[in-house]
Amino acid sequence: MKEGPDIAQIGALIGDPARANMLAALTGGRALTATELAAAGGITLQTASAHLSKLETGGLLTQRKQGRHRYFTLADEAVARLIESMMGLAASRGHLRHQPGPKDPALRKARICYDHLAGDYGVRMLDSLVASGSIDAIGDGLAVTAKGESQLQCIGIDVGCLKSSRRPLCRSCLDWSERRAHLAGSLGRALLSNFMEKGWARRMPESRSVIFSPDGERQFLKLFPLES
Amino acid sequence: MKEGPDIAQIGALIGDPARANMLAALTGGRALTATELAAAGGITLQTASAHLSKLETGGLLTQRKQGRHRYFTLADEAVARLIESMMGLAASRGHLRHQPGPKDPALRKARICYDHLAGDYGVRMLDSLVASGSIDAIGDGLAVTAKGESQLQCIGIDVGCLKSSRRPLCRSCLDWSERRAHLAGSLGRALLSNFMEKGWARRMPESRSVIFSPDGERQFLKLFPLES
DNA sequence: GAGATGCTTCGGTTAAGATCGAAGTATGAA
DNA sequence: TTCATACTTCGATCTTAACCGAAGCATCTC
Repeated sequence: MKEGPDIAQIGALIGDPARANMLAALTGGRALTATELAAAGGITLQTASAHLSKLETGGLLTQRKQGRHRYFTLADEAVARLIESMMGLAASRGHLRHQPGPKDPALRKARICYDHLAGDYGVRMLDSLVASGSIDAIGDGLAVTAKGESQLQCIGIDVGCLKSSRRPLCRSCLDWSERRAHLAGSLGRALLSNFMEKGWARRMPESRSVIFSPDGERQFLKLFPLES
Repeated sequence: MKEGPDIAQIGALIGDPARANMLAALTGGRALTATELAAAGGITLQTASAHLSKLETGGLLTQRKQGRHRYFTLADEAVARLIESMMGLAASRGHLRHQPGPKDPALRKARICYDHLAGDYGVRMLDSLVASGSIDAIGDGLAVTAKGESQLQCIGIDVGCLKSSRRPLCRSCLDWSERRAHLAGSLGRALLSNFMEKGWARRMPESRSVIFSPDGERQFLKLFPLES
């Protein structure tokens, strides 16, 4: 019965709590140093170093030396998707790491998922884009319509330019807190960075939370209204 | 940094080689007894029993007593999808459990993926359905067209009936051997069982391989032609 | 150069858990 | 009732690997 690829290796890599915490931290999309990841994993630097080299040879991480720092990132979007989908499964089975604390509501409201917006606001944005006819949805598949392309142009996003990249434009990503889809892909990334450039939202340091300014929140809710 | 669901638990469950083998065996879709799973994992019955109860309390498996047998199945399709996507990632990182053996080509040609057809033939079938306009594809999303509905009726599949179930009709599932999508969901299941009822194909015991009869293969290839 | 910072390697300890033998429980067959 | 089969529980062993202290290497600052 030795058939197919070896999932145990990958499972074991994710299966250690310290490594899982480091991977979850990297799901925030930022490149982090070994020292930062050691803190995220709650372990000393030596131990983290060993873990990181395992994760790298396992193909889940890539590193990039910059001066005396060593920055780690998830190897690619496929890894990020796997982590997120495991979070979804874990949440649905009730494997929670923590009792809902004060930080939790902010995280459920809006957070970074690799490089795009997730949480209540992420789900709302996609719902609104679909309802307004800017994005076509068939099952899990998403595509920008001609109408959507021109509307996104108004916000300041050049869809034609995004299309030329190798990365998929739209992708649906399952939200572990909302258990519904939000928008990933290069468009998801472009939208979030657009909000941050405009000063509508900013990232919290040391966390995946995304905080909207009062005015930014107003604009966002107006731009992406909900059907009632 | 204690945010979100605990992926380490699930990772650790999959991370043990014996458990991973048992889960992979269950990806074949059949309900298996503890004894069969012990063989699949290459361990004794006592050890398997301990593993199985862990997998069950972890929410990855469900069991059903029948006489003095105890049948185990993957808890739901979400688990099956996670396993398959981990296989995809593992394959793309070169984590292979075995040197390509004689059984391998058959497995790459056609195999069971939970309850639908995967491998070269599975990918071909979806490609052909899309090319003929029976299925619309946007990104990863799939939907049966009106034309497709009537064509499937001719084969003997009642799409309207499938639609009424809670399970999604079409879903794309990433093939680890082909690295392209094949058709899952209730329609994927219905198609495979249709082929088996007609005697076109049958399952190999103890394996995920699907073997086509000479005539069945001819019919299948005619029904799902490739663009050239 | 001297010193500080970021990270890796080495060595030894320790804890977790995978494993199996043996014995116990439940179900079915004779 | 008696025996066989399917599985679980208990107890003990043993391997794996996570962990940290200490020392070493590389890079930057001064």
